Amino acid sequence: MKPRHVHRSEDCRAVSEILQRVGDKWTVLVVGKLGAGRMRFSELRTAVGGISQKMLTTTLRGLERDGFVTRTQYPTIPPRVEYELTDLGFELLEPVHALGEWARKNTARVNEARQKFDAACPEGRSGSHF
Amino acid sequence: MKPRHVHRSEDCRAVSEILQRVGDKWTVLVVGKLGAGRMRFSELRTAVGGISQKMLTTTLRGLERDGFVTRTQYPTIPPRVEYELTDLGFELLEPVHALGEWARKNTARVNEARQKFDAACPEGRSGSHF
DNA sequence: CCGGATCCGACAGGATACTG
DNA sequence: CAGTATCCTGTCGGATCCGG
Repeated sequence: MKPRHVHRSEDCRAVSEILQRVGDKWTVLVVGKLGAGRMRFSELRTAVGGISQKMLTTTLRGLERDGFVTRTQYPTIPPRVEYELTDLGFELLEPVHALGEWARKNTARVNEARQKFDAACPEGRSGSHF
Repeated sequence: MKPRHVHRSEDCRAVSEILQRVGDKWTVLVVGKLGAGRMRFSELRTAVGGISQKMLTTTLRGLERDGFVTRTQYPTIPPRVEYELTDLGFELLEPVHALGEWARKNTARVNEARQKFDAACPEGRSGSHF
């Protein structure tokens, strides 16, 4: 476990910012689904599941703003809007997938530690409530 | 850019959860600093910079709960508490660093896209606000 | 020195109703 | 079908005071 020289503070800030950007409730889910190919709004909505149209719109706006997805609107009746990952979006997907792999492999360990901590905590330090 | 078969929904959820876990304002900063070695509370506080003691405490509690750091308390006067990354914490650091590298390389592109979008947006679709 | 308790503002995000 | 506007809630995060 080498110390591997520490990054500078500004870099950490950058990490933190991108993490907060991507770390909201729906962004990665949407990007993940979009990774399979271009989709239209409702398609995406049902694919993700459990997301409100407001949040889907908000999320997609943000992703569009940051250049992760493109929005293509067909002026037909009824309207048809399709979203697609940009190259930048695909590139983002890679480190996210890496983190995803980590998550798949280690959620069990995390949950284990969590249960252990929760079992030891109530009487441990914060002896409040039930 | 191969399609690389899509992951199952549950996996995406796992990614989303770990991302939300790590995606708060201070977690990665703290973990990053702790990557350099064990530190005591105030040391960490000044190292991170700009964090309130409440948030540092909260963040560390969460990290301890999930098994990412260990908390060692020396019953001296004045009290001395040290925090150190666990193996799990170090392992988490790797994919996070990967994302960090991505962030360092691409924040410029994101900001560029953002400015372009913001310049085109006001008259574009949401002609609201002040 | 460490961190718990409390109050408070800001914002994320859900439900619903309405428009083109 | 896609999106906006409004309301309402819970949570995040900061400031401050207090205790061991």
